[in-house]
Amino acid sequence: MMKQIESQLTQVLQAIGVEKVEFSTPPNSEMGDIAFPCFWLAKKEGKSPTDVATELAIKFNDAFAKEDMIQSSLIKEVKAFGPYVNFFLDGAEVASFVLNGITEEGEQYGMHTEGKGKQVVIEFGCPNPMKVFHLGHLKNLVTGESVVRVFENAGYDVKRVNYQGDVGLHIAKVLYGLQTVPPSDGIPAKGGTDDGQHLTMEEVTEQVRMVSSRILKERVAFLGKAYTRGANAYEENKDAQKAIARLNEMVYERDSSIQEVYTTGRQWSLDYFDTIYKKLGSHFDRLYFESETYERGVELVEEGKQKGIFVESDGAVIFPGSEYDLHDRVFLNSKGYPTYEGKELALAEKHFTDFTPDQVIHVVGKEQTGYFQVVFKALEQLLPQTTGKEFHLVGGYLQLKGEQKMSSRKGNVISGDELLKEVEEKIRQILAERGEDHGLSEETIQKITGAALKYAMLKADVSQDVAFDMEESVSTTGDSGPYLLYIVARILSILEKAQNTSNKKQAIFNIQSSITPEEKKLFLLLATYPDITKRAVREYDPSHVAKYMFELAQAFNAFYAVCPVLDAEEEVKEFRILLIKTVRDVMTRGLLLLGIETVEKM
RNA sequence: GAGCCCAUAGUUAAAUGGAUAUAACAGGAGCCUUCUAAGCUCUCGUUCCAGGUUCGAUUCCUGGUGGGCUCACCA
Repeated sequence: MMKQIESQLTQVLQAIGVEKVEFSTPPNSEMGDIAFPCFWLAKKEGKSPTDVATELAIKFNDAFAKEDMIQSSLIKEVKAFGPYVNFFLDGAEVASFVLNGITEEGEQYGMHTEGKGKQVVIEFGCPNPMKVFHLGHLKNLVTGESVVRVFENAGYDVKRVNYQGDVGLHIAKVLYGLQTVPPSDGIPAKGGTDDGQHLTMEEVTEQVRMVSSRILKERVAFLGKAYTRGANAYEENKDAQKAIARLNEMVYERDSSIQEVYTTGRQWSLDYFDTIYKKLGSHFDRLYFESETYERGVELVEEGKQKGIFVESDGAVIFPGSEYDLHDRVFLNSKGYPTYEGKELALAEKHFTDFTPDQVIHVVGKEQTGYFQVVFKALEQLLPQTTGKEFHLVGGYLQLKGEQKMSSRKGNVISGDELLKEVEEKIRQILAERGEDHGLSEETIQKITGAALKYAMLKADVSQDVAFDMEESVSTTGDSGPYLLYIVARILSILEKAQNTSNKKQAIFNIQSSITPEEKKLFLLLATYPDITKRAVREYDPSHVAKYMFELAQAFNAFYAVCPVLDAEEEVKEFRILLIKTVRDVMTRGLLLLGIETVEKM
């Protein structure tokens, strides 16, 4: 929409002889609505930008006075400000231009077609079964979900995939941990287990069966504690290390003695992840598991070795990344088992056989940047069809403020569902403090919780680390998700009342010139929405949408404070109702791109 | 040691190489017989250091300093 406005100005500028036209926005509305910087022109003509701007403004105003060439009724005034020529737009004209434009596009407003006919596979989430779903996974899930929606909004056919590590050392550590049960766990163990006693796998199986009757949360906690014990043992004593290595091999070999424990524990985890996905409104088209990639991974590395892509080194098979200005990485360990790298090859192959992606986007933390560079390079050699299509979207960390780094080994993680719970408690507390009974439904509280959490995680640049303060980051005031929902709730409340008081006469809009600055600001902002969604997809960064939502919300509140809707004269009232309906629509759609659902009341 | 990333009010974050660096939170002062005060208005306060490129640098380059991450058989 902004583009249409700017193209009018472009025509006008071209009419008075300016060739290259680019616009910017003045720092405040008192200086104009759209600015034309004269730096480029000044350089070309060898004059100072200030002089050029002054001359251009005069030239323009002359033409304007003569009423030739000037077609645009949008322009009210043109002034030079230092090196800029600033355009002041006519509020009423902008209002009708923007409203008509948005109405015409309807639901399509802010959507794009650049992705039409293109497919992208977006990989996100990626928790490890049998381990905690921690804050990092939560942020990744929320980010990935939003990236998916931003791409869908641009017309792409998006496939959501989730790759989960259900084999490997961490699983072996859990199994080992299950064999060492401290009495404090309160789990009824067979045979009077003492602290640190080692159970046989049969006994573990027995125990798992007993735990099966417990609620999901406890079953998952049971696994989580086992992981912590196993991981600590792995670091602390060599015997444990050996035992864990052996268990790891048993996992890869699908050893029958561990099968029941393995498949049961894995399923508990997946069920638990599902509850989180559901709660946050995410879903996946395809769940990939390492257990389905490792065999093919070995084959691919072997094939690559034949072709000279991979080489042997110290008994392991590596990709010599150092030949490409990267670093070497092990794809097959000396025992012949594939590493994460080796499995990734098979995963990539699956992506390209299961789907026909034009791009595969891996939403993963920045600590894996080096890893992906090497793997992508190896893939180029091995599976040339992936060349240029694999993309690592670097997600920033979610770091707890003022605390040590979390580690599931140390068991000091705050899990995703714990955080969700925390936010929910806070929202209930605020409701209680207000002492008003809004009769908010459970669904509404869940939506507000989601909004607080998601917005906090999405408002910073996607690759930016977010320092997470339990008290502050998921706030419900100011620059927060609930603030945004509040705007929509306010609008809906007005609209509801308007319906009651309306005389149901079909209004004909004859927009008067009495547009307030607050209204004009809203229209100009509404006009930029499509540019925002375009930028978000271009930069793989939903934060642009988040920031825009906040800006729009602030502009609405400014309007709300000084422009009554219901008490306005009939014509103004109808006009303002149309305006706030448009704000509601853009807010609702924009928030949906962030995975945030609006509420009717709060 | 090498490579990559980061450094902006007290805090958390903005700013296609452009105007007076923008918000939120925290602090201070106000605003609810008026469409939802989860709000609004006012106020205090910021570009790590040293060079360079440029008419112009928070942004680009070089060198420091301080953090984070990665660098062979974990994922």
